[in-house]
Amino acid sequence: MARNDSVPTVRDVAQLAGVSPGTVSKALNGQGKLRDETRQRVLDAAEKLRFQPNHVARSLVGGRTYTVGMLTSDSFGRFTLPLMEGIEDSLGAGQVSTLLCDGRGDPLRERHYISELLNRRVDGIVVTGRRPDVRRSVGQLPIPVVYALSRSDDPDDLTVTNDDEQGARLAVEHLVAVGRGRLAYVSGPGHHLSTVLRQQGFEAAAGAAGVHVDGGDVLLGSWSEAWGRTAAGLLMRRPPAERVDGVFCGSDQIARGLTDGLREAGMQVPGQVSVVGFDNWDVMVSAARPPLTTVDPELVRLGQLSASRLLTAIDGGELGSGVVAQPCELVLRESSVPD
Amino acid sequence: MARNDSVPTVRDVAQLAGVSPGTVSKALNGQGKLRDETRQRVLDAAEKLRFQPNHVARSLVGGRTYTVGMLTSDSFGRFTLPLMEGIEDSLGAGQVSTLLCDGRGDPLRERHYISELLNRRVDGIVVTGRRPDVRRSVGQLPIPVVYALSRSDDPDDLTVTNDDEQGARLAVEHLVAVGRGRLAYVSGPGHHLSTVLRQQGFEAAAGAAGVHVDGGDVLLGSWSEAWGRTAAGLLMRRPPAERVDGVFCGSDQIARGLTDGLREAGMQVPGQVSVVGFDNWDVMVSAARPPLTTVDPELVRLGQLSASRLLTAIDGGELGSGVVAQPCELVLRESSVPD
DNA sequence: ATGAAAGCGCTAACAC
DNA sequence: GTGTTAGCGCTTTCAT
Repeated sequence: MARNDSVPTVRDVAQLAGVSPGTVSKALNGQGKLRDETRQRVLDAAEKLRFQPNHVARSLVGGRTYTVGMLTSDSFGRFTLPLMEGIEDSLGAGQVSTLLCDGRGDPLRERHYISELLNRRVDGIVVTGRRPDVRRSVGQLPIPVVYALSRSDDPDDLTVTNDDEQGARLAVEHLVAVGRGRLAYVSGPGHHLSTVLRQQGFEAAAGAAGVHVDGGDVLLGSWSEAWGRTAAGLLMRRPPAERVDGVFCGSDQIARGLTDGLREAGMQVPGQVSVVGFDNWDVMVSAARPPLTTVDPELVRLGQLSASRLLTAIDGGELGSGVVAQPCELVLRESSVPD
Repeated sequence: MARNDSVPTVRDVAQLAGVSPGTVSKALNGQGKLRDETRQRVLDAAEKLRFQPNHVARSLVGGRTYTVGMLTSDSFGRFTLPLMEGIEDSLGAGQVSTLLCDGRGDPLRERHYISELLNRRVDGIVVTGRRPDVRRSVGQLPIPVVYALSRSDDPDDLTVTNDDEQGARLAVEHLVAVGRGRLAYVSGPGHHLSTVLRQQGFEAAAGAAGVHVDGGDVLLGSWSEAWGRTAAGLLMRRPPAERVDGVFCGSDQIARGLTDGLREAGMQVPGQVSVVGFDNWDVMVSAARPPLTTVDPELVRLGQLSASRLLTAIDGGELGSGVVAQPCELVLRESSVPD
């Protein structure tokens, strides 16, 4: 049996259709003026040979690779995943593929990847980190770059992230709406930007609602369940008159730990205390007892938005700069609403 | 100020060094015979212009893109992440990049991606799923394909996965070693391959150790914490004479739920009951009280191995076929060892 | 030891 | 309308 291992090229199609390579290109790309009959003949030939245009050659002549690089500053984490999903959403629709680079937080490694991405002539780059915190800019590049979730320290760069401050306000407004009047904020390390922003939102919304909070109502620790349990103990140790009836937590892990701690201390959630988390991380949110009301930073949407901004810039549009903060959404479950 | 926006090419370097483009190529790639002095001159010129060879052009002439595709059958999940890390490990070292495709479990979408990857002339493909279960083969392709974690249903394909059966034996042998003699296996849905394989390992190791187990000692449900808590209730409901003193769980989530359930029922872990999980998922393992002893499927290593097998095949080596099952490792923590 | 020329597979400009 | 030509940026013979 005759073999024809090699992948067919335009010339093979041209030969089979009895036309020139240039004509094949036009027919396949719908360019120029072709007789319908000719175009059909080419299409048939291409079909018959299962011809698929070589993307590499196309990139070389076109100067565009229809590829974007994705650089994670930290290893792919729980936050990066939904982001990636959103990015793929936006890019996939435009036939753009994603080249993956895991910088692992090592600046040297990162620079290496950036240069590799440039050599590969990607059309643009999305830089993501695992937390909505500030990271070093990768600098001025000949292609557009957008930072997703974690912010660039260069105000000339464009960052797309979630609005932590607004998310916190959402939580507090909800707590107030369900009748809570003595609130606490239990969150992660004080040097994390998201901890600070959420605290600002917490305080602003509490003030606006006429709810008194003071320094003692803000408990900062780590992002762990263990800290949530510890914080529950601290809150319960207070004299009854000062006990809180609503807690906004900086993460679902903290909220879960806190909920466990409260329950084990004999407090009822949400009967006596309402708890609201942050992240809408299904694993935590649904395993908690009761399931957690939480603030959803909408990371998939964030990914979609950042990729679509990038695409606009690649197509010659304006990239913009500064921080674009997308609103969060409150997801209601049982931990916050007293019967 | 004179502008020179355009990225430098070999010709720019050649001109600056006063040689021909061909010579530049040789100098930069260490090919052919060049005078040291000439080579140095070229290197200097390249350095000065910050010349970086165009990867696309190189791919076109070389016929290799130094790119592999990664197709996840399901959205990127907790299992895919460490896998990706391992794959990046192996590929990054060989200057190979990863093109990401999320098939989202949709066969049509998957086929589209496969064809896209072929158009882009990737050198090979890694197919991953989120569970060590069986998935449909993507079929015969002109480039090597390796399945990581989830298995191909075609025995001619190569699958690299973890040895669930051996992992389960490890757990049981440990339970026996710490003096447990009445064991149960609490796991996920019975139609999952990993549930079945781990059960086989459980029964085999129990039999080998002379530990009696019967059908009542195998409790299958879902992969959730809630099921773990339920199972704890079921086990504690038994008459004291039939109570177990060691439980091997099919996942860390189940193990955590079970541990919580036992503790809340007044049983001491590991004092009265030893618990061993599966996955070594840090979030579960370290938040559990006490921290969980668990079987680690070593997914990063799995990723490394699958990528390195792929690279071998790309370089003309034999790909192999069938299922390669990597051993798991037992990670000791407090949930299993009585004081 | 180096330069000239051809070509990877495709598209775009210009002939006819 | 369609064919011809040139060229994207690089590597690789093949002369010299």
